[in-house]
Amino acid sequence: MNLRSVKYSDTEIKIKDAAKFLFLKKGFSATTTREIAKESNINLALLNYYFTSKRKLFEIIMLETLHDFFSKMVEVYNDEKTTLEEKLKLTSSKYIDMMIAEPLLPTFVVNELKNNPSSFLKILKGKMIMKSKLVDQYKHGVKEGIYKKMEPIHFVTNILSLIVFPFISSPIIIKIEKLGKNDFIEMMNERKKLIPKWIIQMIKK
Amino acid sequence: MNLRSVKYSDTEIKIKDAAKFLFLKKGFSATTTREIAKESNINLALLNYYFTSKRKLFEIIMLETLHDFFSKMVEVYNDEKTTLEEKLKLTSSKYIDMMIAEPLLPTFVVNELKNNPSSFLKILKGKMIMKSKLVDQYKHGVKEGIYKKMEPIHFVTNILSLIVFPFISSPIIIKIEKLGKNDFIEMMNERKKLIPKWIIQMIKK
DNA sequence: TTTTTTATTAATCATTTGTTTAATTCATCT
DNA sequence: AGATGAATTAAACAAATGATTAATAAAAAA
Repeated sequence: MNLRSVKYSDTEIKIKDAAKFLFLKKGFSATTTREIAKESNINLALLNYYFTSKRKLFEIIMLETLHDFFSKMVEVYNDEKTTLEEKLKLTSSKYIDMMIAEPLLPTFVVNELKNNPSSFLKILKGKMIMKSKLVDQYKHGVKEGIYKKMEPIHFVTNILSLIVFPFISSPIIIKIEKLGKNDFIEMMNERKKLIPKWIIQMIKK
Repeated sequence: MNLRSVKYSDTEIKIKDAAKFLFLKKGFSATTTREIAKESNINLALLNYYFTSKRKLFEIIMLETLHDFFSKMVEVYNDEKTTLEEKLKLTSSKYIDMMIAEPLLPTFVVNELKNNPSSFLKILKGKMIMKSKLVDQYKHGVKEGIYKKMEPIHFVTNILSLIVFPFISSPIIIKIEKLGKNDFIEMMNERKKLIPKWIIQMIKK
């Protein structure tokens, strides 16, 4: 039984999809309710009929989006079976695929957390990256003398930086390098293999 | 002779400063002309008297801000005297100081380039990072067999990622690690020394 | 000082925008 | 078929917002 299909009618889904598209592209303030109505082919009044207000609609979309985003982000981290190096490969590959599929996501997330940093506290429940298996394995590696010592926060930040930042700065990269969209995607696909190697080089003794 | 002091009157400067503060904090659409007037203690009509429209005012501020940002960014890259490793240290240190001083800048830049990616083409005139001395030195190092071969775009992207991304994601880092603002700044100051080392480890054979 | 230009102000205009209302259509149940 | 409640629509409302106007004050020029 799919939660969403029970909870939301066709019209509600149409509204939410259009609203999400516009909110991600232009942000909350720059998106008007009339635009959302037009984009989703519904009557303006239905927005308030189903979602009470533009702000409420936004909050629903934001929470769902952030939840999806961070859920996917954390899944890989806690796999009990894989080694640290395998996790790095999986993480890199999975996150890059995820952002290729939804390139507007990272910038949206970043903006939302700037405007409303506590809104994602509930979302991160039980998703403590810093207490993940990945960080655990790194710490053990340090104790065993395999890896160089570094604050785990730097370790995690570095992984995310190398993966996420290129997407956030993609307009700049595309201009500077005179790339097409496909060239950029190819570049990111290259990085799937490279980033794990780079991280290893950063921590290996 | 300071250009700005000649070009802009006191009132104009007051308006621009207030507008910049609000635009960086909340973005274009979420900022109202009345807010700008209040924040700068000027009459609402003076905004249009001096800057014609909210949009024009925004464009002036955006161009100046982007220009300042990228100018500072590129300065270090082209120093003829310093080695690659010195450049990495200087870059890391300078950029991090810059963003500690103006933490709203990177997210603003990222958003602007998403919404208006060609607006910064004029700004980047003669500021070709990819043709900088830094990239040149890296390429030479590869030829001499000192450095591993990698596409220069990855090399540059990695440096910027490790420096800039933590600032963009600072709200998340602060929440996850339960840091105060000063703790975060301390963490960034640590990275001034670490990032050059990490980059070297990534490229050194 | 008088005149002219520039700067500032309060009030107003015209649109836009989020939201609501009241009427109508549609679907469901008896 | 008829009644009931949900879904949809067009129209309107009220507040906010970017911009302008016309009057006044201040500064500069004569």
